[in-house]
Amino acid sequence: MSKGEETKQKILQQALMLFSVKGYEETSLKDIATSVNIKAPSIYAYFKSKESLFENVIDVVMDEYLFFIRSQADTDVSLPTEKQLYTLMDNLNKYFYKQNLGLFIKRYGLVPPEKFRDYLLHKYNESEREIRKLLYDILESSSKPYKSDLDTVVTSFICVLDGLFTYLVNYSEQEYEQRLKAAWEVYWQGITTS
Amino acid sequence: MSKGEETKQKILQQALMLFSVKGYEETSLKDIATSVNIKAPSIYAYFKSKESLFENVIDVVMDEYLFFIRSQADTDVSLPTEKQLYTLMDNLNKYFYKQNLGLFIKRYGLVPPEKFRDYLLHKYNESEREIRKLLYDILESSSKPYKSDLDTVVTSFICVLDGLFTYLVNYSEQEYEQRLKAAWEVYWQGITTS
DNA sequence: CCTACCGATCGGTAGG
DNA sequence: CCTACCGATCGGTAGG
Repeated sequence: MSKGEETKQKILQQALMLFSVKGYEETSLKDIATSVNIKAPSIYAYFKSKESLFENVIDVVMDEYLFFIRSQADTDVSLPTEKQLYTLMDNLNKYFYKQNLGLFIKRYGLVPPEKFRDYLLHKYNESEREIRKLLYDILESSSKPYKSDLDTVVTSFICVLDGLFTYLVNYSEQEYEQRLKAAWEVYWQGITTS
Repeated sequence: MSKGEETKQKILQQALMLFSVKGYEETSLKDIATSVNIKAPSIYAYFKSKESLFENVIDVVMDEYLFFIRSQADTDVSLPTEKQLYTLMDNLNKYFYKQNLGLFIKRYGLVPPEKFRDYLLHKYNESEREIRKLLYDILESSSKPYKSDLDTVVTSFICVLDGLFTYLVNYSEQEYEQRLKAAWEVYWQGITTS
């Protein structure tokens, strides 16, 4: 990687961190530059505007997220369905707790700024579709009968996932664990015939 | 109401609207003043700073929300438990779809700005506690047996509620209705013995 | 409730 | 990648 490319990547990483923690308007180009040890105008050697930089960060975050979601397709199909579904839900949430990506997606996916609204929601919907695909794969390869039709089972899963997502950052990982446990217990009882 | 008090209320209302739609940093005092037909410095006749104005808006929003939550305690106890719980979930969400309050709570409750973080989360937790109280009241006065213990049933309800909350503004009310239907079906099946 | 005004900071450009 | 610089806008104050 060339020196210039290296700097560009550093800018993207620091911008991701600052945009996630402080927000778009609250983060100045000077903030970003300082954390990369360059001067603010130098950023324009790599990005044509603050907006453009932000859009690049969106791509980094969402591409990485989509890659992670798709990597979850490798779960062991011999495992019981419950285990597969639970692991998926937990992994998706754990992913958010581990890095700034989760905070970024929460901040800009849930309340997208006007300027980037369409772009963000498009990416956000794409990730939901990918998760739905994973769910259909798991559910269809299972012989278990479900109390509700597949669409309902899947949509409901997404809703619980989004609910847990809400607790990111505001609550400790321990509090999250408790809520996951409760939500999962009811969800699983709700879709299976006992 | 005196002329001055009237203006103060107008400022609070417009500030609520703009802070909800655009965000704290993206809303200037000039924006607020213009929409109230006064000049920006005049705001200082009523509030000592932008931060102070914002805190006042927080109080308006959360007090109104708490009042609404408590008003939900008046549901007809003779109705079946399912109906009572469903109505509560739907009413809480409908409340958000009706006014800017929902957008405000979503924006600042889910990703609170550093400066107001503690204050906002405190108010937010208070509202969750009030909702939990309503749930315990409904569940305890019911003779129905539940598959999980009360804490689990309640926490899970909150999680579904928060999931649906997530769809506010990003999705149409119709899309919300579909997701509510799916989430509710599974939730209800999950807590009751069939 | 207004006019006049302030220092600080913002995103961005020119030119190297 | 930097220095020097720009116009615009910000929250806020003085004094009425």
